[in-house]
Amino acid sequence: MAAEVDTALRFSLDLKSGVPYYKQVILQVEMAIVDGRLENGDQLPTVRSLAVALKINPNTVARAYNELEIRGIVNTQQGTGTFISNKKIELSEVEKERILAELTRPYLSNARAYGFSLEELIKHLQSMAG
Amino acid sequence: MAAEVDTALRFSLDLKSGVPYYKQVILQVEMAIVDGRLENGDQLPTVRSLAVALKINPNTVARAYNELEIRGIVNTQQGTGTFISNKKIELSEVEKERILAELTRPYLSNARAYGFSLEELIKHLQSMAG
DNA sequence: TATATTGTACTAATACTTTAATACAATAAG
DNA sequence: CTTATTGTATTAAAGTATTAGTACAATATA
Repeated sequence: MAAEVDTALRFSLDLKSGVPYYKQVILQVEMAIVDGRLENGDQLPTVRSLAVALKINPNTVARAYNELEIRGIVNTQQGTGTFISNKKIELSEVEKERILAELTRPYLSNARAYGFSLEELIKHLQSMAG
Repeated sequence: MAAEVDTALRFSLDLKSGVPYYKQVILQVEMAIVDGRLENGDQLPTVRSLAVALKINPNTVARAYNELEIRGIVNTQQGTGTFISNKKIELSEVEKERILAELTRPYLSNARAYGFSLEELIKHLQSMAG
């Protein structure tokens, strides 16, 4: 960790992690939503203020915000700011299926390579989730 | 789709998908494991034969096999070939449990982050495993 | 041992990704 | 209307990823 934002959001960048700055920003917005620091309608730090605070270029923040907008997580309006999207995001069934397949495929192939049976996996899943 | 392997595995590359060739190879090995076309101990196509069949460089196939080896999915030995790893016999029950937990934990947390329920995961696992 | 078969190492060309410098454009506030 | 505030577009530099050409090394087998 190195650069930190002096705000309730406490955004920060790990300069040595190798993770691109814009991806770190995306991740931190997502985490802030998950743990309630950001709610529907809340304004995010402005592109400039976050760029200054994190000591990176405004375009890098803007890129993060753009990706979040594409994912439907935020709404952006020039001159006004960037806000947590009010509408509830519903993934289409096709998108859900694709994501689920991408998550499950490597899990299943790894587990199979280790010799675990489907029954073992399901049993383990239930014990971890329950 | 364009280049296809004339084998039971039916590996093929989508040349226009933008997905790197070596990643497509990894994906197809994983899928072959998942649906049972490859089992523990089975030999994969040799680096050269798959490279010729897919009309790509041997190094590209080798890179895919290397990543699969790092993930513990295959074992490679020069002069012999590349095989689906059969770790089952080498692992103690305690080790198996630990590995299963390490495989399952990130899968479960990722899937939960996307909002998938345990029931959805199990249903999907069963459909993928056939 | 000789030879074929298997994976590996090194290098370079090309494309893509990431970030920043700088200037621009839309909206809000006075 | 003027000015401050907000996001956007263009371009370029630097790094990283991807792939192939070529030569090498380990193992199996006759």
